Amino acid sequence: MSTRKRKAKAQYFDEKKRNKKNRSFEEAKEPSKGLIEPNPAEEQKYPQDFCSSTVHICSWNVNGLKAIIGRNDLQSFIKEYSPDVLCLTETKLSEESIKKLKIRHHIPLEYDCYWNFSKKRKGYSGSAILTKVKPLNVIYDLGIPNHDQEGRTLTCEFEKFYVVTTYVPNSGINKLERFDYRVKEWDPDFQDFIKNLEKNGKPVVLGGDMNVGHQEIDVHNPKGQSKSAGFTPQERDNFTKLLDRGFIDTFRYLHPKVQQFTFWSTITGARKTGKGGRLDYFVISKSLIENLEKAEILHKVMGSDHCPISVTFNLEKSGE
Amino acid sequence: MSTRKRKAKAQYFDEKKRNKKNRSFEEAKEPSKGLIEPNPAEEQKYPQDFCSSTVHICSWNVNGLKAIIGRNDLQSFIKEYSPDVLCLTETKLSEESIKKLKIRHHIPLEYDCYWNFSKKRKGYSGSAILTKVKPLNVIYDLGIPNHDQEGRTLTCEFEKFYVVTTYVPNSGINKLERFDYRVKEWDPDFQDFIKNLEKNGKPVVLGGDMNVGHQEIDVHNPKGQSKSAGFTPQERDNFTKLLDRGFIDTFRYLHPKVQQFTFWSTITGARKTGKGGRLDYFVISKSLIENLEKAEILHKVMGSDHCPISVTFNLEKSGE
DNA sequence: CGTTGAATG
DNA sequence: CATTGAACG
Repeated sequence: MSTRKRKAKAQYFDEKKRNKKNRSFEEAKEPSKGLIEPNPAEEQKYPQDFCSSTVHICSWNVNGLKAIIGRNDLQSFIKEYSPDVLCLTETKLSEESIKKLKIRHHIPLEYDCYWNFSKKRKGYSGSAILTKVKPLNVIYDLGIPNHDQEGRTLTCEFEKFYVVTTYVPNSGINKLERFDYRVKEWDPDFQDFIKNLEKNGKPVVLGGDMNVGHQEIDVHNPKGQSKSAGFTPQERDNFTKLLDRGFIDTFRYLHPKVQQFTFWSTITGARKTGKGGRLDYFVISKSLIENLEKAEILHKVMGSDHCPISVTFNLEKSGE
Repeated sequence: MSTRKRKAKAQYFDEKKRNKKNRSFEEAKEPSKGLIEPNPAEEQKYPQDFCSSTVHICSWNVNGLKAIIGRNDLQSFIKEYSPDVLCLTETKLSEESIKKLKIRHHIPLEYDCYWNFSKKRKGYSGSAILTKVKPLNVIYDLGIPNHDQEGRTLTCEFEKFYVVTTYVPNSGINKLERFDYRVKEWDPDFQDFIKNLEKNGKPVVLGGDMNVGHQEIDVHNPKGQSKSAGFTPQERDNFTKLLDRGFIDTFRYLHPKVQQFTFWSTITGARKTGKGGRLDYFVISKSLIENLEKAEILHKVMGSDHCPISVTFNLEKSGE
């Protein structure tokens, strides 16, 4: 587009913006189109277990739930994919904004919703799980005070497995100021956490933003990025260690040679040029391999600097 | 508009916003349409005095120069009114943003520009004077350290008069936390400042946001607002004191019974309902009365929560 | 409600 | 470049 044209367009949009600044925020106060406001008086009923033998789980780093709801992108996604369980990371919701924006009104009633949020810095980090089946139990964070200030982890226990979502701390895009914390403290402790869950006799389905491109194929420029957050050897090694402790990277397991990314930097406008990284994963306990049917990267879904990922299980395939 | 319709519209605009977020900011980096980038090598020449005997001066609280330029509203105003001198208040420009946004590129080259800005809190308060005639001298602030941290005042000395612009401190819209400072310190010291200018033998043209509705006619609900910032008896008394010290409220002088406002709260959406206040004034030394031709409130000009005001002098009418 | 800058990614 | 909350009016 020519500069001239862009300028004319800019003026046009600015004209609009003047009449409608932050309408999305305003709209967000009433339920999204076609949705019914929950009635606090009557508690919503959710099934005790998944209706079908096929279970479909998605995970999406939404880069701010407020914005993605204001643009109707989350609603569209749910309508189109209707996952049984949806993990959300980087929701950037504070306890206040969850209430004030009435976030719950924009999510279909068939979902039972759990929110975790940063207790320290408001509007930072945060995670959520939306599920059609009422979990037997919900665990917030890791149970380690040092890691539990930013609402990064949320766990739902179901009949046959755990679903864990996590938003792994970024090492720091400028000076890697949080690199040591991430690599030496968070990663090992988080791995211990999911290993401990397994000890209860149920496999783990972990979906989230692991903030690392595991192998060379998962990064668009492995050499040039080796000192950038998410692409350092130490971070990548830690992911290998995770798999070595008995877990499977579902997408890589089913598609050993496919290069597909889940994140593209907005700073560099990388989604246009395709220069991204695979930072979001569904990682599962080895014992679930026989049930794994599908693992996808939904790279066409827009609305965030990450795209959603998806995994499908067939629970009947197990030997029981 | 129905809720349904508004919702559909919101979605449409959100779609646009996704493609073009902050384009105005982006555009602001290159000169506005039809304007030429100043060449730092060759200093711009400005006339030494006003070309015509008629001098037209405007003042506008722009509520953020960045935004009003991004929407092209300041450029449109200048194009339509082309004042000889334009006072701007609440520019909210920091020293960095003046450079980074290349603000100067969006103002016609025929204007010589002077910027004052808050040294304390960035992006707060601030004032500017744009003039077609090169001033003999420019005075920043009042020369009183306690008042000089927020870039509220700017003075240009011309051959026959001073032009002073000021953005009087708001008393605090919630708890009047700055009421005492405003009423007991700023107002008296500011009045002393312009009285001192007069001692140099030149009259003063003061244009700016005085942050007070002087008389009942200048406020839409005098009783209900008597405890609100800008409408307290003390603030209104101080304006009377200013006039008692030898100054004229130009608009009221020429239009004794016209109720016209210059400000409407965005919080209450008051511009639609007409519930505003006259907070912006051109106040002049008594000796200039014979030259005063016109004083207007340009209430149709949009782009800020204030509208511009205007005053016109005929310099030939004086006895010299 | 609308503007600004700060922090973060 | 895009998101969030804070301060202010």
